[in-house]
Amino acid sequence: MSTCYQKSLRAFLEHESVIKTKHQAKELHARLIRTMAPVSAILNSKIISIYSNFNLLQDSLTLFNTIDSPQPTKAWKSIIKCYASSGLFLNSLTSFNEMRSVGRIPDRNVFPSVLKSCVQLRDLRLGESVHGCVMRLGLDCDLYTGNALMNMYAKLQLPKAQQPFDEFPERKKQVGSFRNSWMGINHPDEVNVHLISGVGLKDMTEKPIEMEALGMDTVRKVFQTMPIRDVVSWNTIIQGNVHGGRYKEALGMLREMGNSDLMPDSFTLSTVLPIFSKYVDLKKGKEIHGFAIRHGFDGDGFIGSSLIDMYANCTRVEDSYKLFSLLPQCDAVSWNSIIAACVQNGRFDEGLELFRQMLRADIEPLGHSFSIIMPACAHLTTLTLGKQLHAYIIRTGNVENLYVASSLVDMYAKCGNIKNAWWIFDNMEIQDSVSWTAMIMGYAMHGHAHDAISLFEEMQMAGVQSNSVVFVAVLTACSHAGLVNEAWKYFSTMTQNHGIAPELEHYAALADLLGRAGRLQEAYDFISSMHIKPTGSVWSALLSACRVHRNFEMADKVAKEIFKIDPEYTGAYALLSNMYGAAGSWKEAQKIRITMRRKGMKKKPACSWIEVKNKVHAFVAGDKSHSFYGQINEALQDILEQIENEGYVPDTSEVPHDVDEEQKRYAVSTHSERLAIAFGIISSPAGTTIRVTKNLRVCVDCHTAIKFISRTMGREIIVRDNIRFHHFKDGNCSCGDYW
DNA sequence: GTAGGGTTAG
Repeated sequence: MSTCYQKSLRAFLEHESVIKTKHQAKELHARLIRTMAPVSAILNSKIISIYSNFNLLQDSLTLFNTIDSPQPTKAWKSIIKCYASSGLFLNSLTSFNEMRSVGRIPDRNVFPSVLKSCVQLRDLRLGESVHGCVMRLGLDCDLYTGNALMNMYAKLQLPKAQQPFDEFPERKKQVGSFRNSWMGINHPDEVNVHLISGVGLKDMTEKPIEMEALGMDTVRKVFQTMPIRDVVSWNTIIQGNVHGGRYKEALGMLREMGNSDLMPDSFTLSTVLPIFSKYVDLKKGKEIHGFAIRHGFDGDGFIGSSLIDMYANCTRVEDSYKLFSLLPQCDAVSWNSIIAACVQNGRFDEGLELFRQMLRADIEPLGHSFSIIMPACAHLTTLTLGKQLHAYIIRTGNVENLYVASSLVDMYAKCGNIKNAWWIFDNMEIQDSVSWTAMIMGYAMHGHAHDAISLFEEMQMAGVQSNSVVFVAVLTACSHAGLVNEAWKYFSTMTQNHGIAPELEHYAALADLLGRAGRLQEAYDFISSMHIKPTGSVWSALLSACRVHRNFEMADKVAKEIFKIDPEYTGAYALLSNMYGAAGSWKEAQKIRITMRRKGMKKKPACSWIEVKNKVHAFVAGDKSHSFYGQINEALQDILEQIENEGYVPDTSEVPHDVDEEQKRYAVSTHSERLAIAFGIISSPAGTTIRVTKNLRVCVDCHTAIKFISRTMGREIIVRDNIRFHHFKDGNCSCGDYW
């Protein structure tokens, strides 16, 4: 081998960046072995460095182990970095530890990797020790190290729920044992970092809320002491504020960043976009969009999905679609964004269709994807589809994911399968307030008020913080079972013991309960004394109670209140007109209907749907459009005849039309839920449970008829109306006729 | 060394 060749080898090694591929790296190594045996530790370290830059962990390690100890600092640094970028964070930190124990001094290049490992392992105390080490070595002035430190504090001092890697509980165990060994070694360079953050560790674990603010304080302190800052520094501190929900501070930093002559980059933009999404500030969001286009960032996938999300949050789903179609390439996250855009705007069918398209495009769904799509199944009551997705979730190993599991609990509960909901809930490794709420709400909707309440008590015993949503669930449970005293108790507990201000939903639930219990005046006074202005829908809970209890005087009073607040509230007009119609006050009913027509209001058509053979079939009252209408109608007439023989007498008292009895009977007999049930009966094997969903309340006559059908046809029939579930079995309904 | 999407109510 010529000296010339050796020279070129040396040249390569001195300029590592000349090596462009893994292949070149290996070739270089091979030549080195052939020409220069034995290779010096320094040269081997250079090769390790090259290998580690290509993330060739095994090659780096093999070579590292051939070097007689003590290995050079450069070799250690490469190994630490390579471990960290291969996701082996624990090994990375162990190596860092070993490196120091053999007396090698870490330098500025190694700390970013080490701090990254602390973040990934979610170990704040370890991170603080590393910070101490940084300070001791006087490296806290280093730009990269400073940025990494800020990132570490910003990430690790968020509330637990927002921290990354919740899904790896086994990591926590590893960290625990590792930390013990780590803490046992008292390096001289481990200064007490609490002097910097100004808070003791004990306080940090015991006061989670303050901890968050103090964490940001530490980030700011690091930021302020940095002699030089670049875009990354600004992005990191802005990001920290955004994740902590301090949007004003984040936007303030953004402005300051501009003042210091630094241009926002794509990171900055996609970090601040969620703020405008949360604020539903379309104008500002569009400004960012414009800025992105002008600076050529609009093809960026990160910005793309933030924009899709922002437009969707401002209910501009069409704009979300447009952005999605313009993205140069779509990954799972962009798909998730557009699917969420649909689902969160009530476009469930489109969401499901997009999900299918995503699978067809060979994009593997992630845990996120399932928790986004599951509410669509829950809303549409597509139990079969939900089960298929559940199976898919198990296959893809996402069943442990907290969000996914909670969405499954909700889906099963909303699809009428409360047993499966409980099974999922009960088997969850950890449950958060959302999981508990989904389960409590599930029981509430199914009329199992006592299960709901005891579950709520259990949740509190488990130390899970209550929030306003879980109280909506508890009050709903009381409401569906007529538990007036319990409801009052929880309402006052919520405000007095938990310091949660009642919101419209809480008022509505209680007003509904009082109304249905016949305590109309009490409900009226309650709504009148609300500390926030009641909306039409709060009053309308009382209005429908007036209808049930046939109290016209109160109904008029309530209707006036509603029209004062919201003259366009269609529901109230419809309710009132039905009420008068049913009572035979045709003139009054007519007057209201004329008003509605003049205002261009349309009653929401009653609609029921049923899933048969993985397809959803929808029916509206008197609907003849279904391709099997002939058979459905025949079956329905047949069923009616049978149940009349069993003693069913049609109750037409709620029919709000001025027509003769025969026509009234016909009207109730073709209500949408009956069509759906009849279709379910003829298209499923005998004995199968029938599940029907309706967008409005079940009428009294249908409720009676379905009870008969369940006995006569020997079917369990589960009907979800717009407020709750009715389980019809053997001639009874789970609601005990109270709904 | 910095970035995107999620579950419960209405």
